[in-house]
Amino acid sequence: MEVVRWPLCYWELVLWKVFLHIGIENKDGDESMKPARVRFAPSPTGHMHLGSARTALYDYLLAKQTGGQFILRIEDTDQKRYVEGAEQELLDGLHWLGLDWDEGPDKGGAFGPYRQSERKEIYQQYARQLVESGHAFYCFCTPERLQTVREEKIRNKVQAKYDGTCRNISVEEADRRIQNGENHVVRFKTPKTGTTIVHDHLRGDIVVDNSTLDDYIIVKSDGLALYHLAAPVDDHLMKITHVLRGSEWLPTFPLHSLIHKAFGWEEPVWVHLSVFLKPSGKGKMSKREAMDLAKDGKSIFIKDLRELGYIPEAVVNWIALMGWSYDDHTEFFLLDDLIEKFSLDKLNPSPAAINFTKFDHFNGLHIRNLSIPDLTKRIYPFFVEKRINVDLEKLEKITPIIQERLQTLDDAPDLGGFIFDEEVEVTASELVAKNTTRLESLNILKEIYQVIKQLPQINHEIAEPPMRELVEKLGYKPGQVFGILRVAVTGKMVSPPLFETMEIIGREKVISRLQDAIKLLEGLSE
RNA sequence: GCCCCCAUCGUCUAGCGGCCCAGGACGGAGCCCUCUCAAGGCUCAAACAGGGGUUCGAGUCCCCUUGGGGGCACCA
Repeated sequence: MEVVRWPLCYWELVLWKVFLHIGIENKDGDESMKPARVRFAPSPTGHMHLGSARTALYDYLLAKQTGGQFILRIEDTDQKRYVEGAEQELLDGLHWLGLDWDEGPDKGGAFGPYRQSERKEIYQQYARQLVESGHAFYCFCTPERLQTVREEKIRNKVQAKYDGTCRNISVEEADRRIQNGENHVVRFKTPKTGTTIVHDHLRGDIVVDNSTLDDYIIVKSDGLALYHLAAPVDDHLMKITHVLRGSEWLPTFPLHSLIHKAFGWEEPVWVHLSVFLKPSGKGKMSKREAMDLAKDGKSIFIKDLRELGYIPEAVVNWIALMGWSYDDHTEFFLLDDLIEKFSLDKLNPSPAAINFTKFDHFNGLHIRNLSIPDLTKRIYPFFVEKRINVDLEKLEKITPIIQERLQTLDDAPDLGGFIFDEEVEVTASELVAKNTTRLESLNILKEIYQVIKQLPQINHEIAEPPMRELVEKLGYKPGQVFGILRVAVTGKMVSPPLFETMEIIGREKVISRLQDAIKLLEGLSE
């Protein structure tokens, strides 16, 4: 009797679960479809890389999915680190990836300016507000003194924090000293006791002991705000609903939350994305390592990827899947699919090693997904780059036969370039088929020539049947006969399918190349 | 050193307590197709870091250990 009881309980539980699940899903569905205002906020200090591209992608997807806005904001408060051309590279990279923004420095918008260096006064005003409300204070300590204090604390193995010298200087006194021209910064007055609870969408609540927090500087002595002040102020003013950023911001996350609270502002949804690790999985990629990748035809920089022959569709698909997934088997996504299917809830908080091999796979997949005219246009520049005398019309004929053989666009000239050559370079040894002698191969070659010469034109339908008959007649393996033909006509051991290739090369050239090959082998056999 | 985060095949990941002796993908091995190379199809090898709990039941929840990562600037 007892045994019969518990399965009943089990089914009861299942029913409960189903019931609850439906309830929860409905609630979530409504919540997530409110239009989101999401910002991508890079600093123009270097090349745009995969990590920032992914953040921008997720930003874009969330904005588009909810019918909200994708905002580009340039975080250039540190003029010392400004790199000429970096901003333009950012814009180019975003455009190339297809992530077009709704508001930004070049486009304007209702919440500008979108370059932080143009918002200096705004930050000063908000910093002052923080001082007056007792949430921040002016600090007159010299960098030299601070340095000494820090070093001593490190020596004593104590957390190297600000020692609080200026923490209790009154606003009046501070103003007097500022009036006298004393150098000063503004520091946030972090609570000394208690805990701060912040909520990350992927990690849930994070509880931090306030005693581990520092009185961070929020305005420098040159009057410019630091990220810690500028970002919260802008996010609030620009009505940002979701902040997606790298997990390197986790340690200062409590500070940012505290600043929002000090102003009495509602906080955005915070999402800290996992970092990308180098392919070995051992740590973040260093500048040096990033440079070294270029030698293998790999790179983490967006502008390089384009030159290496990767296509934006593949980049988007690949990086989308590093830290996000849709289900347990779907992996091929176009940008529009992602807009529809992306979800913050399916993000993965753990760090991900960059896998370039899989990137190649995605690139091949997306290249094969392209239409012939589209692919032709995209490979064209790579022929030009290799100084091959291309013409678009002829190129479009070989595109279909090399398409499934391309891993990157850069492979195209190697694979199809020979059709633009006047001459092919053939060596005698290449012309000798496997398991045949030079004389045998020469004989086969002559037989081939006889057959081809009879044909009014060369294409798959007309040329293949007689060639098959020849193979049969000669008693060699198809691979041997076709191999000789291949080398004679293309000068390569590896080529796209033979008959399609010969059709594009044209009867004239095929015949003359066969003659050349015969001469070459004859010359050697004497 | 201090603080924070993370932990499923080599790698990217599915898994939100029974559907899992753990599914997909890349890569690897093999086979099929085949004029070469691809593409495609099929098959195989390959993982829940360790230890404690909670529970009728744990990859899934909690704790510890270990490992990995990030951060400790008048950078972002």
